[in-house]
Amino acid sequence: MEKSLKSIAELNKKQFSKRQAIIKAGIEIITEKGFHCTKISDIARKANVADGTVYLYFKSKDDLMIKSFDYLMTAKLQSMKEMVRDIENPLERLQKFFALHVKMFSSNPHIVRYITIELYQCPEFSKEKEIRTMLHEHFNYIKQLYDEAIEQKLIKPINTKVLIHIIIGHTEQMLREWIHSDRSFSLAERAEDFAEILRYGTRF
Amino acid sequence: MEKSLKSIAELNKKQFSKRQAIIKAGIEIITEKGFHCTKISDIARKANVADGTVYLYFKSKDDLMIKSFDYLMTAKLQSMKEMVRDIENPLERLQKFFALHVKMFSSNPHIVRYITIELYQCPEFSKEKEIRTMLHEHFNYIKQLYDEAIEQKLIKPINTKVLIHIIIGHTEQMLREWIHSDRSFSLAERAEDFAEILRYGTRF
Amino acid sequence: MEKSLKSIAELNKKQFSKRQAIIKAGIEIITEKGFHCTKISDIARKANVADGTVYLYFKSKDDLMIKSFDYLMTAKLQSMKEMVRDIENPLERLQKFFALHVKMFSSNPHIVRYITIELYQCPEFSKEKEIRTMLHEHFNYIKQLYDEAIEQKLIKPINTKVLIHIIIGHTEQMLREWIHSDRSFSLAERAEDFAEILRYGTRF
Amino acid sequence: MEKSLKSIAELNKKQFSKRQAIIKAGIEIITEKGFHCTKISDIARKANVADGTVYLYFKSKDDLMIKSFDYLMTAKLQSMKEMVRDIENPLERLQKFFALHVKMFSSNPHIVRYITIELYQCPEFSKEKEIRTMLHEHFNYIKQLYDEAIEQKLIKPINTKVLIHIIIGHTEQMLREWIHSDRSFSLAERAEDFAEILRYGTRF
DNA sequence: CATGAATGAGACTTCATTCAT
DNA sequence: CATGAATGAAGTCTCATTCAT
Repeated sequence: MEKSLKSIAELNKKQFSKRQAIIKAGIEIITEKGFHCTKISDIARKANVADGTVYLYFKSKDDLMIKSFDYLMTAKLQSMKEMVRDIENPLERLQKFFALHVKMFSSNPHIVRYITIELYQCPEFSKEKEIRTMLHEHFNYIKQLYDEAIEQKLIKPINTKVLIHIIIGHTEQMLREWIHSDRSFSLAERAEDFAEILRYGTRF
Repeated sequence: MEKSLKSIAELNKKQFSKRQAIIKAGIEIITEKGFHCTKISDIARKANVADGTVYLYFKSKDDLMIKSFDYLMTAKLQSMKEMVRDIENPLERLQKFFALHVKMFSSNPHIVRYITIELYQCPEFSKEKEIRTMLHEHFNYIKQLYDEAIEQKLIKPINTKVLIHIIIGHTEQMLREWIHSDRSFSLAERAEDFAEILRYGTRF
Repeated sequence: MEKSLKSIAELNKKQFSKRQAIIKAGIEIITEKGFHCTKISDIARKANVADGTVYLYFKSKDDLMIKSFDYLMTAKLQSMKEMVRDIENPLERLQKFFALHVKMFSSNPHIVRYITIELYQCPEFSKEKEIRTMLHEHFNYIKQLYDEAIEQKLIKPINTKVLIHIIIGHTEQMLREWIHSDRSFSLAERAEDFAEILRYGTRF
Repeated sequence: MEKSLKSIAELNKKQFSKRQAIIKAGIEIITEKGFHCTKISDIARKANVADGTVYLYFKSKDDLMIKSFDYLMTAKLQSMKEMVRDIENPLERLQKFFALHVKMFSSNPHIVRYITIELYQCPEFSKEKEIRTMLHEHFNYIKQLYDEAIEQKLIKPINTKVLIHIIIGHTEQMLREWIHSDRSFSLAERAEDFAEILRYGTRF
């Protein structure tokens, strides 16, 4: 009995780790070579599984893409939200949230390319309501923080969509150069310069 | 003699229009379906030519992509630079230059997807020095304007790399959303909001 | 354990036989229709595999050609050399070697066309040093036997290159006619007539 | 009237020279690159005509191949036969005939590759009775000379088929090596060595 | 006759997906 | 569950041939 339970646990763990290995391998290679230039066999090899195994966990390449995104984002976004939940002042909350983003993107540079480019290469993605919604909600959360700050007159009344685009966009560009230049500069420093411009640009 | 001249003219016109038809069809379909999901036969059909004809005008699918981009951009960028050449004040020049960008992007929405996504799907692109250079030079031109403005103490001494990343990044994000949302908002308005943040963020 | 071993054996056998089936089909059709007129799908159909399967075993059509040649020749040439190794008298060794050639060519009439024509149709062939070397070495071996015989004054001092060309050339012509005439005559008989002419033509 | 005649003459000359230019260009390029790697447009360019023009003079690429062969051979073979017609002794006639062959091949190295390889790449060739017949007749002529020599007891009674195969075969091999080695040896010398072996091999 | 732009059939090759083991 | 050999649909590109000028 005990043995059987243990086996199941191990099995689950194995399954879990195999699924996860595939997702991680997928993210890494797709980010590097692009969705269409990434072959299932590349992913399988990197994940140390057989090609066919990929199809035990995912319906298709598209499905893997979408599930990978989910894996990348959902937990992280959620935890970030929770980490700033108790900060009262919306501007401070924003600043913290913002710092968490920089940290997350820095330690997961893949995400940016995933969100901004690769996801759109996956034919199934556009039909996949869930993910579009998830992204939308996340951006909306930042927007809400800004809206709140505006309401409390902590910053000027500004189109918060613009703010979102500035933040995401700058982050992407910065990371892209960072990667291409082999991490030749300090992300934190740049982020600080950026934050200052934004602070001045949005205060009364 | 007259006939001969006419023939040549007609011939050129025909050739020109066929090449152009292929480029236009290519841009349209690639913009809609993405580089990898666009088949040469799709383009050929839309351009009303045989598949093989595409290869009379372009070495490969990649080549068509790159040439299309050139067709979209080169002349436009050049003419924009010339239009602001005579504005003395670098900040004003910058402002005008930005406005021109917004106008251009608004009337050539295809360009956006090309720059921000599709170009990066084309395997040959990364090897194609010319285009990368063209884009790089263009961004550098903006950087120079800022450097000049800093020198003339019109704005704060700011890491202009950060500025470039903000501008490029925001533009890309804005345009991407614009495309994805089926042009549901005014680029000019957004650009104005953006410019204001930047103005405040960089002034003394 | 036993089962596992058996499985591996079966797997190898299957793989082996599939690869071999493709090579055999390739040789047969290429020999019949020529390298350029032979389509991969022809070969695949004859080998009872899908078109794509060919590419699991060979990098390209060129590669199949070169590997086929290797399959046809390497082992055979080696074993023939070994079979005559212990014959002291070079003329006798030559005679035996010679007889082995006739036998080999007779039972593998494809080889001749491969060596003399098809190989030169394969664009990759000229780059493939190994094979050119192998052929060269083989011809050189015959040449050496003759040189030895000449040195021992068993035959007249004759340009051994000429001898090689006579042997190879006659064999090819004979086999060509043999094939075209549906094997209407005895190879052994012809070979004997040929050997006699050669014997008389080269003795003191 | 005179003018008209002249025009027609010129026209004919032009036509003639154009057809001939195409044939010559074809032979040159096919010999160099092989039948299948030679494109009609290559030939047209070298012949200074438009692609379409080739089809005014030849039904197809195959047809050009066959007609080229005809152009290369017919006249030459005929004239060679005539040059030995008056030699009474069949063995001497044979010797002279051989010498003429060597001379012809030496001054028309393209012919060799044409006869031995390229012709067999042309799908239409095998159906083309004429040419096969021509070659066959030519070889038969040699066979007749030998038969005559045997009848006159100038040489041993030997299977003349074997002789033909030796001659054709050796010639082909020799020429093939000659071509592949960039004509690095003297054909006449080799031919002399060959003739001696044959002489000794066939005499009483 | 001459042109050469246009055609389109068909080749090679790739790779997501399946399925027998 | 896992494997990976096999599949075959589909895409890019070539080039002999045609035909309007």
